[in-house]
Amino acid sequence: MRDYDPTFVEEKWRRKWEEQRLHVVDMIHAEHPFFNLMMFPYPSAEGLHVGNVFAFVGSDIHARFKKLNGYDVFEPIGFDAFGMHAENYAIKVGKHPKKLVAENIANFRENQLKRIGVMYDWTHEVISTDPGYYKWCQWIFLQLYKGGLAERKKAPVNWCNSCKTVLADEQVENGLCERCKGEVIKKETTQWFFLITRYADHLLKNLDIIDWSDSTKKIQRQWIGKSEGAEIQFQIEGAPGSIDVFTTRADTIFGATFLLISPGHPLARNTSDSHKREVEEYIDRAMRSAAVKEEEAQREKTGVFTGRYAVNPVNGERIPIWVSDYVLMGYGTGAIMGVPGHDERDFDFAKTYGLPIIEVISPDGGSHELSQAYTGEGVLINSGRFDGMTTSKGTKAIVEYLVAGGAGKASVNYRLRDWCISRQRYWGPPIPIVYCDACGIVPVPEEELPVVLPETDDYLPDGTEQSPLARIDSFVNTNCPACGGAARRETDVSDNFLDSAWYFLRYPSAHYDEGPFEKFLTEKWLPVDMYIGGNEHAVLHLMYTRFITMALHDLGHLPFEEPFKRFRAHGLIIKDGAKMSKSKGNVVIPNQYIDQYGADTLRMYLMFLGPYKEGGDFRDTGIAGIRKFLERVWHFVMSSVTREGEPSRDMLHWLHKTIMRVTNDIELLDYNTAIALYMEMFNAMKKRDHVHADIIEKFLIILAPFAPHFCEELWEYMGNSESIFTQRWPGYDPDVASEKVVEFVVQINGKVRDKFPLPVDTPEGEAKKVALESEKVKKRLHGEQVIKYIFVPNKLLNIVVR
RNA sequence: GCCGGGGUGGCGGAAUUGGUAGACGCAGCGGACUUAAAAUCCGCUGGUGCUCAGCACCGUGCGGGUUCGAUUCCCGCCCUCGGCACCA
Repeated sequence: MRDYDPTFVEEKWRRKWEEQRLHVVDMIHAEHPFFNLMMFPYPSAEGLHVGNVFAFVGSDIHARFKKLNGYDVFEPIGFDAFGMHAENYAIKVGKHPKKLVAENIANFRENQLKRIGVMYDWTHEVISTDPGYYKWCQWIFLQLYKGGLAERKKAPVNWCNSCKTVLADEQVENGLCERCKGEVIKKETTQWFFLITRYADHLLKNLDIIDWSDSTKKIQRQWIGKSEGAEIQFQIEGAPGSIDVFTTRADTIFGATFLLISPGHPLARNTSDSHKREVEEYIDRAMRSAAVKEEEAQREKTGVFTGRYAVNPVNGERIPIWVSDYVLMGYGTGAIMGVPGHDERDFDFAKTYGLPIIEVISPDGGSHELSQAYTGEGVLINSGRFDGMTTSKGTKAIVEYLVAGGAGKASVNYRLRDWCISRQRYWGPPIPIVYCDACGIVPVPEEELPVVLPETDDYLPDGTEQSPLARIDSFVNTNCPACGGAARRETDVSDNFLDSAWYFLRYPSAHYDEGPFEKFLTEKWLPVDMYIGGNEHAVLHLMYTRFITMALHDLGHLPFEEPFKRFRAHGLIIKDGAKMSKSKGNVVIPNQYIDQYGADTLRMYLMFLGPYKEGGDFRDTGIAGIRKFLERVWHFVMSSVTREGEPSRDMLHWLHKTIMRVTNDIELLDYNTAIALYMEMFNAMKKRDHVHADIIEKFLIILAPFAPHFCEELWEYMGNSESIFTQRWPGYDPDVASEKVVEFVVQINGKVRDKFPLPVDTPEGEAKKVALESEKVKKRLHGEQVIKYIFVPNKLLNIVVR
């Protein structure tokens, strides 16, 4: 009998699969297309770590399961190779990113991905740095530009001092750069934006109908941050015009004792002469200060009086107008009414500057001394004709009153900001725009795409707010596509997240060069049937990709508006208390485990570590246990299979029970419990001298998604010539799968006192009779008075005494 | 601070329309095989106590509650992970 040699087995089947093109789908004729997608990796220098393998294998198991269920599964892969992660590393090691990326991709593909038993269709590989790919990133930019969804505008943006570029809001975490963890400050500059805010409501509404992990949807909802309220006009006293404020608490308007405007507000410099200097100074200081960081969020409120007053539209009260930097220009109208009695921030501000505090919402209808802001609900007081109304009723009534008087309107605001896509870096697709003195902003004509990223060794960012491309005259200087005169190219490249916002659209059409995606293939294979990835991309990639898909739909390029029918977030692999990642320096490379135990063992071990959707701590104690399990199965198949007679009823029961449960678990991605079920069934088989081949073969089929090479080998050993993945997932008979005997429990006052086997569906009278004959029960019941019996069919009888 | 997820043996984790807590595995202990060891196989394995082939009590973060019965439901806390964080 030969021993299990994973290296031999895995190499053999990898070769066979490639020769037979088992993982290449007929994209045109497939009858049951199923697009099984995994987030494509960034090819780092360190290579894939076991956290990545955990994610990829979980997706691959699902794909293989679907294939066995009769689907034509398309499981592509590619590389997200542009962007600052690649470039920053290239700079660090002093190697050109182009060279580095090519090396890393080769390592990922040949030494790692091809060894973990994933059924990728390598004929549809997509690499984002390929001009044949990023050409279409530029095309998408042009479509959005033409559709009015890309705009060059001046705005306060996030600037990473270390990466020397601007960043999108989504790429700033706690005031730090998502990539390098360096400090991010606010800068007022002109950049290209994608107007994702136009889709805020649409993105939010569709969350109700898409089949995604709840956790992901919650994060997106919160990020979009819809808040419903009103815009209210306050006239400026003694001057024309008014200041609009946004509030969700119109019910508190009688408590407004001041008006605050952001330093960036157009009216911030509208001051009385005597206050001009002070206000100017304050604004200058505020504009120069760093972006709000965590520890600064709670900082002292500061502000300056403009010398001017506004008039409260509900009662004609004259209230001072102040400028303060805690009012954000980017949210609402950039101005608020200060209601210190019922807003904590306004309360702090009022305390600092000695402004009056009026209670207008009372929890009980009475009046109180306010030692802090009361932000809860209550009854309106000190609010004229609105007194006595509840918070919600008062809000409605006051807004109606203001609307009728032409001083307000209902309004909705979103937390979501437009997506800044300009990057002052080298390693990305150049933004396809030309600036002409005569014609202004001119898009590069589609037939001139791609605007090729020029080769240069001079690619270091210099912090001038200009991309390194600005230093390459031959790139910058061009002719205006409109008038033919001398013109200059846009030198910024686009955000890496634009590359990844549509890559899945390219997979089916990887070889198509008439457009980004071919119509027939797109309609046949998209949207993606199952997408699996990490939740860390909930507001980055997963938000951007929904936006791009919606925009392309509305611009007439796609027949659907949501990219992924289902999305499931996998858990994270933790090591030494932190997420496994290159930046944390705690990566574990899978290759050593593949060498020592084999890919099938590693696959199963990672899936057995903990729930796929939750992840868990990586440690390698126990990986040998999985290897032993496979070896036991191996030896059992080699020694104990019989083709004589019929499968035993007992084994059929085990098989059907296992198929039933495992099918359910895999559909839910509960891989850890599925593996436990295989082990249980095998433990039952192992107790026999022989098990019928029909049982073993089906066992191998259902195990195959987890240990594909291993199951192929044994399948072949049993005399089958076709790949096990050409088989069909076995069905089960619920009657055969169901238990015939249950362990019945007798409780007294809820405590287990005895248990014994009973045929399933034993009626209450029968069960009670058996229970009362039990010596243990008799002993307990001696001298007690039984009050009642509680019978739960097939479970228990609880005898309640005294 | 606000919003979510979670807290179960020595360890990873099972089990929740309220019904046998600890499946499966790791580690550990005992035994078989062996000159011996490794490997393999078999058995035991939540804690405490006792008159120890057995029996009793305790036990799912903490404190209460509802119930015949609570890991599961309710109230009040603690810890932890993730999201947001001057968003009006």
